[in-house]
Amino acid sequence: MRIGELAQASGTPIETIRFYEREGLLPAAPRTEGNYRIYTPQHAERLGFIRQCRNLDMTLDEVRVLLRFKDQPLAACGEVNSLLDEHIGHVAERIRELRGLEKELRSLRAACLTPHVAADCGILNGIDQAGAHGAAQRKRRHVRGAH
Amino acid sequence: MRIGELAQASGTPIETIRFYEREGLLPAAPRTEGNYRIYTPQHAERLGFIRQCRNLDMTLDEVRVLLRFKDQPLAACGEVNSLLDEHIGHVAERIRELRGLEKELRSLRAACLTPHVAADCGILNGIDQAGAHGAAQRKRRHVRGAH
DNA sequence: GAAAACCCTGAAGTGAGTATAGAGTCAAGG
DNA sequence: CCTTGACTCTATACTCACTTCAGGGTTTTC
Ligand SMILES: [Zn+2]
Ligand SMILES: [Zn+2]
Ligand SMILES: [Zn+2]
Ligand SMILES: [Zn+2]
Repeated sequence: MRIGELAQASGTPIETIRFYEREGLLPAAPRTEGNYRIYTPQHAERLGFIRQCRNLDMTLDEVRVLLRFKDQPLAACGEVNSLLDEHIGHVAERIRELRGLEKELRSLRAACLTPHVAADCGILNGIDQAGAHGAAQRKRRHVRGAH
Repeated sequence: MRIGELAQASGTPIETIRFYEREGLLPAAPRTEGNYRIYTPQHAERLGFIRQCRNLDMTLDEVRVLLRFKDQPLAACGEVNSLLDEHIGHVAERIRELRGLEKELRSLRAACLTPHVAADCGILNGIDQAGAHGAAQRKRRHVRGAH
């Protein structure tokens, strides 16, 4: 199959497939005489695996580790288990943070129930004060935020 | 105060302060003879506001809107309220997604309780199948993920 | 007067793609 | 045979919110 067909079948944009090849997640596909990539069902399966991992919000580095095990079927899978445990931790921590955030945002929102003048807006003024009593600092994690 | 002192006082890296100036979130600071930026308490307050918004996981574009209202204290604050409502929606939606993700990851994890050979790993094989019965597709949002 | 600490600019890198531009390939219709 | 249109190719730039780096200049302190 050619790249467009694989894209269709897997629900992956063409550019993303080429990107995965550049990044070494997919092996370089063989080419036709006209320099078109051609894919086998094995390619499609591997791409499906990558996409499923991304749907589980893993980083490409995390995916790379799992692919290494797929490529070495005789290796012990202990590292797979611990990678998953860590990643579950990433997700759980992010949920905790976002819940705190949501609470803070809702109480901020309650400070301005009827619109008035910006200078007196309970939200705008509330954001100023929120910093005063020491809020949490943002950290860098890999499970994405809200936007 | 000079940039280092402002950085210290606000818990913001120096480079980030300069970045905010380039992006127009902070006004260009006046300079000393030696071309050093000098800041007033007003600058510090504005920076604190920006940082607080970032702690609430807003995008810089969302922050820009709020700053516009800070700069026009006589405007009606209705847009502030709706921006906050939308952003609360961003956060709430992301929490919902991550909860589903966590559940899926935990059930995947349960498929391999004792390590064995990669070819037989319930996790690696489970990821393959997860895609088969139609999992959720990732979307682009602004509240960051887990990593 | 020299070292240490501070500051400057401009450019490039991060992650995980997305979006162009400009060119080449291939099947079908006239 | 020629053209149209769908498909594909590479290379490059853009996204976001910074961070890091290279290569300098300034100020303070000993
Ligand atoms: Zn993770
Ligand atoms: Zn208000
Ligand atoms: Zn938002
Ligand atoms: Zn296993």
